[in-house]
Amino acid sequence: MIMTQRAGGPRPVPTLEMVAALAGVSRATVSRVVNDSPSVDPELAQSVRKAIEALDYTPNRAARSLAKRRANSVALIIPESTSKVFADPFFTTVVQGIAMYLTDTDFTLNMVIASEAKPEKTRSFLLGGNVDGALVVSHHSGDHSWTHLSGSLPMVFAGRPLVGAEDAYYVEVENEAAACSATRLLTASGRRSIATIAGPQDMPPGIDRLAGWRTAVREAGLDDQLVEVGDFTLASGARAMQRLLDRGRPVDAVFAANDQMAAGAYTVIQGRGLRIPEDIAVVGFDDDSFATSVTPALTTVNHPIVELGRKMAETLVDMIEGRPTDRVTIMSTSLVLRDSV
Amino acid sequence: MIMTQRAGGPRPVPTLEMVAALAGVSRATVSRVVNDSPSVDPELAQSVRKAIEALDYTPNRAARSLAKRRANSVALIIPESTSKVFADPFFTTVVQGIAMYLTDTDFTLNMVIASEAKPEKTRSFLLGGNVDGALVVSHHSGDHSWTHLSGSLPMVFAGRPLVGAEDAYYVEVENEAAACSATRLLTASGRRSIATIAGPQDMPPGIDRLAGWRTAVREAGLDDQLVEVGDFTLASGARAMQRLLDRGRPVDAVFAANDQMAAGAYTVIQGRGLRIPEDIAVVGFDDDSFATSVTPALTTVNHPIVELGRKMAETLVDMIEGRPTDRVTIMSTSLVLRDSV
DNA sequence: TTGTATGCGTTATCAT
DNA sequence: ATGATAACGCATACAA
Repeated sequence: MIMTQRAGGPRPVPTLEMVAALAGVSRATVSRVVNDSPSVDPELAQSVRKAIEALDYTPNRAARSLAKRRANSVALIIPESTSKVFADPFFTTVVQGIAMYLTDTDFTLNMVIASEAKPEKTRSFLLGGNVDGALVVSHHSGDHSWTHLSGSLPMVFAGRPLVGAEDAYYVEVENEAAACSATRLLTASGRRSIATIAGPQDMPPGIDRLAGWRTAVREAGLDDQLVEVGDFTLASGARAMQRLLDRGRPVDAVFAANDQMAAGAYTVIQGRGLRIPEDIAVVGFDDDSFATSVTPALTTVNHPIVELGRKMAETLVDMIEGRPTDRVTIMSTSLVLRDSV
Repeated sequence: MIMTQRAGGPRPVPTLEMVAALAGVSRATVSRVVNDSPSVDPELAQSVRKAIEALDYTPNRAARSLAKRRANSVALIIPESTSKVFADPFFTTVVQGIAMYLTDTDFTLNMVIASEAKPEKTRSFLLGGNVDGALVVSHHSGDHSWTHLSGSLPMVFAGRPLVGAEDAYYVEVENEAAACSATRLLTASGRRSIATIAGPQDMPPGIDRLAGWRTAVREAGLDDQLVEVGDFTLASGARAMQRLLDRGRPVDAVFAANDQMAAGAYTVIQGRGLRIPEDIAVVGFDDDSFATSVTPALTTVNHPIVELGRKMAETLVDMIEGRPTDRVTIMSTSLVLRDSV
């Protein structure tokens, strides 16, 4: 019987020192090869690489961080109300983009869920040199209580922060313009009573999308008072739609500030025996999974969320590396026409 | 004007040494306090704690890891087909549970997306002492190519792995029993042509849920050939439903192996002018966001996914800490009755 | 109970 | 171009 695996427990993790010994060079040289320093003899470098390969050596992150005074990791700050946030396709998609970008760097992604009860814990973790930067995704949560750390730690936000936007780094979607275009779809098709289910008015996306809707209905000379606000959840969208319908005034179209609320609106519209789009046209915003899981499929605003996440990570890494980078980047959107209008 | 903040750039990160100096003790003592060692004078401990507070000291993770030869972090392995995985509410919810549990420990969550192109990279990262354990969530992806590392690194799987289940640690949902109960809902209400949209037959959830359905239809003396398989995506559910309807045989009920596929089925059922549940009753599995975003709301199987994630993390931490822990945990489910049956 | 000294695996500074 | 050697911040035998 041939033993293909050494007995005696798991093989010890190879160290730089072992590589040095095998290659017959000093640790310094191995280190140089690992960090591909230019000043190392090509031949020597080769033999070192061979030794690395042979031992399946991987640098110890902790030791490296300690020596370089650099964590090589970035934090993903998640507001405590996690249950909401994880149910939000926007959030998960941004994270996907972030994760994908970071995979190609040697930064590690640290998820830290920020307890609102003891913010100092999070604070000192972030400032304690455990991460080199932080990403904040709170699009639909409004939690921007971390903006003040921007001065002490590289930080990038998903969406313009409500306060401190003057010097914060962020990447954002062109909410207002897109909302306006989406609403124009409705005005252009002859709808005359165009309502909106707005997002919370203390969050930039909520504010901006409402503004976009208002611009469009006004320029069409229509009533701009048909607004009810929700909180971006499906249930709140349903309630808002109810209130809209209960006003007793005709409504023949509705622009929802996100797809989840649009889906909520669907349930009450169809629940009352009204047809989409014949009786009421509806358009959403985000083009997330809700848009296609609903019948009829929802016409909505698509924005490249994965790209947004990717860009956030890229910006952060650039900041950390000291490379120049844009403080704010605006992602453009597109209308995706389906069957709800 | 009172200066509340020192000028001269960011305050240097406080070290254990500085705390020791301020408290007038040795670094060893501070270290003991930090790791709350029992053998330290309560009074002294207090003054040390005061110093820690005053300096806002946080232990440097890298240094600590290096000294303890422990990363204090666990990896969350994500299959490369990330786009699919992030769109899967099951995945994100499990992650939520994991994150929530870890927040209360001092383990950090490392998201590593496993490139299938160069698995050695992931392998040596995992085995290189950079993490103390790994969590793999591939419920709907079937990627269990990491089972073989179980011997070298504490690992916990979400869902029974297809291979190596004999010694793998995992936490799983009682898929078969739940699928059976769900289907009985249909047989009990008098449906006679009960189809199923099954999941992939190379994934345990796909296999087990189909088995559960089969048990129920057989015990009711019904045809057990009305099965089409999908891949857990909405689109595949729609296609499967189409095939089912195109068989030319009447179908008055369908059990979908997950809610997304059920939602897909909705689109074609309603697209053909059939009513749910009058013409066709449908029941899903998972009770995710799709279940309530659809009209009529979907009757489905609820399982505590957050808890599943939490349990995974707990199991892994126990393994790492050397505490005894159950190798396999089965989470129980419940039926949630809504309007689709 | 407390302090001293050494090691953890790398990088960086300095000679050579 | 390469090799000693000293940090990096903390934990831990061991000594006191």
